[in-house]
Amino acid sequence: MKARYDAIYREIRDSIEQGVYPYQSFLPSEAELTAAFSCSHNTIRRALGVLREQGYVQPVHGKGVRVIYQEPERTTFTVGGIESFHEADERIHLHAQTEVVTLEQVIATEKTAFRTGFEVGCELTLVKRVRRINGEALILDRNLFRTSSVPGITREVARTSIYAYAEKNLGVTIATSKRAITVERATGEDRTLLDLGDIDYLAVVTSQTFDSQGILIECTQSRHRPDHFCFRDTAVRQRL
Amino acid sequence: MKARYDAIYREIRDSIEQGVYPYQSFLPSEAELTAAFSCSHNTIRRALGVLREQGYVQPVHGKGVRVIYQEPERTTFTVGGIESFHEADERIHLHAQTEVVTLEQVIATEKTAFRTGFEVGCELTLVKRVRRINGEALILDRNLFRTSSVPGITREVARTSIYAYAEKNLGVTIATSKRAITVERATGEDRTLLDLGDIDYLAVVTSQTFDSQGILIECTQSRHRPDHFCFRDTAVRQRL
DNA sequence: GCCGATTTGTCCGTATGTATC
DNA sequence: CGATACATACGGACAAATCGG
Repeated sequence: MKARYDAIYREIRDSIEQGVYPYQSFLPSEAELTAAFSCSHNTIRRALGVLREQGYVQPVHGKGVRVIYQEPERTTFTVGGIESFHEADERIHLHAQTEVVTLEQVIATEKTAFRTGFEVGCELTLVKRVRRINGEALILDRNLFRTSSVPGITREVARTSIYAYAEKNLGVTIATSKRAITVERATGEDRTLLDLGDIDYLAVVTSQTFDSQGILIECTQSRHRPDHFCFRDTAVRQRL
Repeated sequence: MKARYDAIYREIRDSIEQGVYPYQSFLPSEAELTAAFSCSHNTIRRALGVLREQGYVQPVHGKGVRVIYQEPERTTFTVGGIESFHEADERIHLHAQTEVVTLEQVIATEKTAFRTGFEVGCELTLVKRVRRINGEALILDRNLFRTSSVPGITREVARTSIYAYAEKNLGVTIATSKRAITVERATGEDRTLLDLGDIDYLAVVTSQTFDSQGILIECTQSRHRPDHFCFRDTAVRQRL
């Protein structure tokens, strides 16, 4: 991302995370920031808009921009934003391993089309994977990729990162993801593939992913053992 | 909200929801929209930015703005955005009742301060409520309000809507909410107050709410019976 | 493969409105 | 009331991606 506002957003965000602007303090005024970054008022406002949307600041009309960021505890596996499992692994090195259970080509039936949003008859690649963290099988992922958008998925690709493969080798850009989180009773398959012990409920993240063309390229169901699941999010009620 | 871009956002959003611009179709070009709404290019872009952020459209560089909205099924109680239980009830009339279990003044101890983000010694109003839908006790809410920000909460206020009371009677504006979703084992209290049957896990939404001044005014833990819980969300990876 | 028309993406400078102090 | 600071909007310019001829 080489956009000016994005670079400014990152710089201020990093300053906040490093404690330069502590919780409840005010950022320098927009005029000062405009001078400091030698850019226009609009560009600063855009950067501030992203900071607000991401839960870092709360602009107060006529007063200033207050920091509302606090250090999160990062003990469990945290979802939020669009991030592949592999990326999350690298970010907070949880000695993770992936086992590919299934990799096959399927055709979207009426039923799966309704459930996933793909068109009937569409060629799909079904991938089923178990994620192990410190040896424990905690997550069961079931992905359906549009084969025409993400062709040539091998077991080796599935074992590392399909997202990285799609973005780097195929030039596909992941843009938007719609998700739903529910809690479901464990099935026999969950019980077989995951280390559940006496746990009989799972956190389930069901998502649709669109590329930069607005084409649905993936549907995923990610089934998590609850004791390692945490989803974080910032919502805004009042538009600025 | 009297902002121009917000009115335009709502109008286009409603058109999309009503099927004027169906899934996978393109909106009129920015130039056409600018003419249609007789406003500036920037204002249209801002409205489109909100539509994108909310998961309605995916702008495609050099091509157009593609609609990616699809009608959601709305069978279960859906969270997402900042909405009070009372508002959700009115939106999708689920014959809901609220029972106030506890209403008392407390002082933030070291432990609750750490857990909630309030300052030690801060005066708080503790509210514990059970939400019944069609007679079944499905949700247990435990709220902590900053008493100085939201004073005078009565059992009657708690039975209807504290948010409405705060916004209408006290002039407090709810602005930002940070949330975490986890799955936890049911406690004895859950079992006593909710209709759980043989269910032993709950979906738990823990949130911090800030007002338009960036002051933390509320911490809530909302414990849901899993079969009526669904959280929806749209995430964006590629900034426009 | 190149060029030009169309369309989205970024940035600037400026003006005006409104809330806070 | 005036100074400061955020909020909205306009108009213009140029860059970058797409598509058709």
